[in-house]
Amino acid sequence: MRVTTETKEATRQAILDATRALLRERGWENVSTRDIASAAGIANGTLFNYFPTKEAIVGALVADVLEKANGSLRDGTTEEQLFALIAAGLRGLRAFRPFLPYVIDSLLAPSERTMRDHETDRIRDEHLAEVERIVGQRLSPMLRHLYWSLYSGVVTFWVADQSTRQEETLAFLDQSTALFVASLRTKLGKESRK
Amino acid sequence: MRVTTETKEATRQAILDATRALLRERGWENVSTRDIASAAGIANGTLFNYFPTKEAIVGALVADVLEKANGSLRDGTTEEQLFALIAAGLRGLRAFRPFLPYVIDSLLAPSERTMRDHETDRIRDEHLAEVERIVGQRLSPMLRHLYWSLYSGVVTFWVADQSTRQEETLAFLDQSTALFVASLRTKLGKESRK
DNA sequence: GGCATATTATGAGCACGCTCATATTAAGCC
DNA sequence: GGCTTAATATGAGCGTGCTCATAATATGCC
Repeated sequence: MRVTTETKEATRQAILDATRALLRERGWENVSTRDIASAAGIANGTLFNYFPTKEAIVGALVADVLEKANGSLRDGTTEEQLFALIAAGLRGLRAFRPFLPYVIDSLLAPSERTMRDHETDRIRDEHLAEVERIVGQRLSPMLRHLYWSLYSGVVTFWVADQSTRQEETLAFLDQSTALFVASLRTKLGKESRK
Repeated sequence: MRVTTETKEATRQAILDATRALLRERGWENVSTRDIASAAGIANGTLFNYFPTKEAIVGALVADVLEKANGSLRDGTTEEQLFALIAAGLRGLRAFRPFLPYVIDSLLAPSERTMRDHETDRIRDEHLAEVERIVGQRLSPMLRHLYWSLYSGVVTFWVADQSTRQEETLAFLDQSTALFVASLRTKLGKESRK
């Protein structure tokens, strides 16, 4: 047996699986934490030993998906790599799209805002680390914020995009990455290069 | 007496005044809708005859403030006018800053997300109308979304800005407006010009 | 004023996310 | 196995935002 009983990890997975399944079939508002707990075979209170908030559960699911998008294109121009990174992330999130609007804000916002859930910081930091790898330089706090604003913009655009194959989103994404790369070449970008 | 009893407007104002006062002294999380209702001298249920959600009350306060920022600078370059518009808005929001993080998302998001509160659309549409006036052209949906992403970025940056006189925010704002104006001159910008 | 009808106010009640004192179980040691 | 102690599970209970059947009140007409 492991250091802590390995049922611990199994329970965590049961929660994630139950959440994924329930959300897909019934949406965010029609699934309560009690529903998730009982589907995972635990008491309601136990759920909160594993995740601090309902949103944090989805946060873990999203973090998983986004992590897989990292390094999806290892050559090409900076623009192309950024484009590929984000497009791959969105592709992975497709199944979450119907209920993503309900959690997107808490996922994209810094944790100081929810003041409980630090998972959101992990998602952001890991994504930004990948971006820094692609652009080949460390980003100033301002550039990080700028990138995240544009990235949030793309995600919220995508969430509402009704066009059949999300061409609108891809066009917007193209514009946004170009804009970010362009701003790397301004004063602000130069400053953060070591 | 007016068409509808004029106490109606008085009640609305009482709610807004009570909300403003309570939030300033006790913050978002320590003020319940029951608190607001009783401070305004009405029953809890009555509150929801006037505003659909707790956030919507703050939305009305914010809308008031932002409206006053419109047309604050009527000459100067496009960049300068945009800068002035946004800076004036932030100045007006100063008193709200401590609790703004709790509502900012629901204010900046399109109403489809909250699915109840259309006040947020009004704020966005009025602000964008002013932006269109300044840049002297109608904006395509994509450019509107791009502007709003950047604007949201500035606001969330400002909310977290610890620098003494918000110089960081002003620098970021400068960068953001420049970026937006630059993107007006690209293909995307040209397309939306009539 | 008196009656009928439309508006607005009311607060008990609902389901929710989340907490916390207590009960249950597992781990470590002899 | 028995005993002790630390980790985990439990679910009653809290306060919340919000709803809705009902009560109170205002309006329009005679």
